[in-house]
Amino acid sequence: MEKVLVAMSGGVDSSAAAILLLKQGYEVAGATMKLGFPETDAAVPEAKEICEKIGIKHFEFDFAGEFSENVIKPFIEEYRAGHTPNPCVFCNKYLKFGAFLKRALELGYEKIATGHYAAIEKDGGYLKIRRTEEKDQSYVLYNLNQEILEKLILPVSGMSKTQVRKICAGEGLSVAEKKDSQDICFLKNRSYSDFVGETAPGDFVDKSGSILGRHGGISKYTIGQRKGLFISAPNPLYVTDIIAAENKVVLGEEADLYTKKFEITNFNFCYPLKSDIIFKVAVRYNAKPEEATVKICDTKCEIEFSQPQRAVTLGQSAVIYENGFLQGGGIISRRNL
RNA sequence: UGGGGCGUAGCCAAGUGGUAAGGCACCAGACUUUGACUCUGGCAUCCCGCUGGUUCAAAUCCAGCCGUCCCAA
Repeated sequence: MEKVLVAMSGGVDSSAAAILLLKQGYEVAGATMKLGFPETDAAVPEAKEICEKIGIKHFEFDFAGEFSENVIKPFIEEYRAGHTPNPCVFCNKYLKFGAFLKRALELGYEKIATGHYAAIEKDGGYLKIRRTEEKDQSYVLYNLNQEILEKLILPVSGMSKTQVRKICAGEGLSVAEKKDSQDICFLKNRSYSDFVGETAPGDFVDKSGSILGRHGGISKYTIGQRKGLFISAPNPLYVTDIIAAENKVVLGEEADLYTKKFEITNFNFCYPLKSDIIFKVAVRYNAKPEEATVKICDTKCEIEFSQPQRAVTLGQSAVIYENGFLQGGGIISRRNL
């Protein structure tokens, strides 16, 4: 009987994952990461209670230091640099599939499981993550590799949220009704500026450099943003660029948001990259993957869309799919090449 | 202090006698492990610079005033 440790967040998905594994006959235990914030650590007692109800052991891992170093710190630095980071990507890379996995193995577990919506399949000799139709979170999993995939189970793969809720309801868990989490976990009751701090106000300019108004600090904007600019114009204005060096935020029209070619760094491929084929690339969570070519150049990787895509944003992850499988991804580091 | 134009919600702006379009901004909700995008809804409490007049009825016509812009001196 394989021993599996489920990363429990106190939410519906990971709870259902644990229940499913139990039913499949695994020896299951749950563990929750303490990340050092009241908002995140509220999950610990919640997950513990769920584990008690379904009759499995529960561990508590104190990863506040790792979280602060690998998630919070880059989050702050990126925002202050005028980029838009996705902390979930780092949390998965360094915490769930880093520190958590390591600890699980140390405790004698052979595998770990999470409540991510994505499927693991064997294809062409490699373990691959396939996009799932109902709901898909493969976007945040691009930093996985073969070694990790061998030790990972994603039990809710291919299910709908409704099905997952029913599984929890079937065990009489009140978490079945719990609302989906939305914001970044550590920001539940706080504002961005509590973490990032205030960045200096500066000018909103148009693409020719004319001043359109004042912005409240570059950390408050992301490419493609329309809301919160407080500027009235004949047509909606969007943030088209953030020039950190000049503390300027460039505004333009919808049509100015499209980018064809960009560059990623810190990339990872879950399995070896095939060459000279057309991939599909998503540049934001929930963005539809679109046709593109991918070319590795040393420590960087150039991605060129067949058709320009909206709001390619520094700091966000570009995630590459090959034939429905998650090939890999990286952090967008240059745009409008 | 001669001539002309304009004054409609935070901004822009339709509407020239029949009882206030639209866009932007903003707000709310939906969606969403990124305060983004998107979608849906709301948004001038008899109100159209002010005051008075004409009319069954005016933001729309008339008069005066105030404000503002342009031209000429």
